[in-house]
Amino acid sequence: MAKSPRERYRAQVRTEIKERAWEQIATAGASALSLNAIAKKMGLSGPALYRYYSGRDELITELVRDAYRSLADTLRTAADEGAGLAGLGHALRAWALEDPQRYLLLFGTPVPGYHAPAEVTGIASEVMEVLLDASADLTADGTATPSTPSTPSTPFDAYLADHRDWAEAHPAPPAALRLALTFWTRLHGVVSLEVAGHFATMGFDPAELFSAELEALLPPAS
Amino acid sequence: MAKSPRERYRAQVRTEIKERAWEQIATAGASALSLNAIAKKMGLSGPALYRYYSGRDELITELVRDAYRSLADTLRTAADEGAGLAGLGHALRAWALEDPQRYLLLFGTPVPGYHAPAEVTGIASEVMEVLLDASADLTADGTATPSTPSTPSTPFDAYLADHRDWAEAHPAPPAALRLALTFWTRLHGVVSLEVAGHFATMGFDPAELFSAELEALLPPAS
DNA sequence: CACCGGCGTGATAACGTCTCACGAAAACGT
DNA sequence: ACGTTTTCGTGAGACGTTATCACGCCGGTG
Repeated sequence: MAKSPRERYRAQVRTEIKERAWEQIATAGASALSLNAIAKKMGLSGPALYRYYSGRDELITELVRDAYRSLADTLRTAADEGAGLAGLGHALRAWALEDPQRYLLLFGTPVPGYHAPAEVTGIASEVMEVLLDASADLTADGTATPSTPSTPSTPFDAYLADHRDWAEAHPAPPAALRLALTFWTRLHGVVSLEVAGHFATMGFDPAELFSAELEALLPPAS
Repeated sequence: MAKSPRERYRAQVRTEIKERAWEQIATAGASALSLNAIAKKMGLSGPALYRYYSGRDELITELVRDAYRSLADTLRTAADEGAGLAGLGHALRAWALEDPQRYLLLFGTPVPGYHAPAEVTGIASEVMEVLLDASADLTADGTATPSTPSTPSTPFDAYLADHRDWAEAHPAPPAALRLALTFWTRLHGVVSLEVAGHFATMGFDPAELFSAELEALLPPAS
């Protein structure tokens, strides 16, 4: 397991490059990422970075991978600490606001020339798995009986039961599939508009809107 | 009213520049917009464009303004033709899918160096006005009485009644404010993820999800 | 200790925005 | 109808980006 000093150094430089890249993304946005500027801030000159990353796309891919992993870990930790779907919602928003550009890198406008490799879908599905777990818990416990499910059954539930590639082999009932999906899209609707600054001049607190949407999403608490 | 030939020519060139810009945005995305490429396709050389637009930012501002106007006109026309809030929803999605990059230019990740001037908020509020009109119609007609509103009243409704800068002087009840706002955020959640391609490998039709969200948003039809 | 492979550099190419000085052409006033 | 003046388009250049190349150097490896 003991790596050669060469590899240790290489890995260290790669992580420092990523750190600088995150700083730059946090301030200027993902598509303004400049390998040259990173090199200059690290005290070396442009082409040196190409020893560590074959190009801008490979760096972005690794950043996307790390971001998905960070999100998955955040949600997984929250879930392990007993947070329900509501807790996951707030953890998601906190994670997004912690570094808005990181959120936009994953769920915002795709970076112009860049296309994500199939590799990242694996980690992305891990995020969905946490959501499905929490959704299944919510639809299964409490008042959930076949006759009075905690969330009303809709035609779209039936449709999803037949189009659940994204849920893979997860043992979640159709209502849980729909809940996880709408959890994602509705919260993304609020969070993405918030981090893009579209609520800035509207005169209300985005946190209030987010909480309202989250509560509307969940079955009645009592 | 008759403009000088100089101004006529100038206006014509400006619109042709915008047309080329839209073509370029539709294919490569907003942040990949290149004045040089536009000039080359128009048969003239780089710096000539600076006679018509002071820079990339001014061109983007005009594109944003036109896009907002196009969306406002589309929704306004749909509303005038008798479409309710559901019709506006489908009109919104159709408008977004017609040119995904145009939608992302307005509601997606902000363009790196660019900051929208206060001018465009006027047209943006026109979009919101159409939404508020349709929402007010829906919350006011039919079964809407003070005791049994068609949409249940929530604490967030009360909060919005006190934070309605964005609604200006529109005579919409709190429930309509909330309806218009959630209409926007929820549909944006679905549409933005769809145009960004996040549903591509998930195995279901985004149109189904969109319709389901739209129906969940509206009061029971019958 | 000698070797050689990884590492950093400068030069180069291609493309981007944007400024400037210059020449040509068109519209304007007389 | 003719000069004047404003506008337009061009080429050159400064400065930025990504990315590739040949070269020298230093350090881990045998």
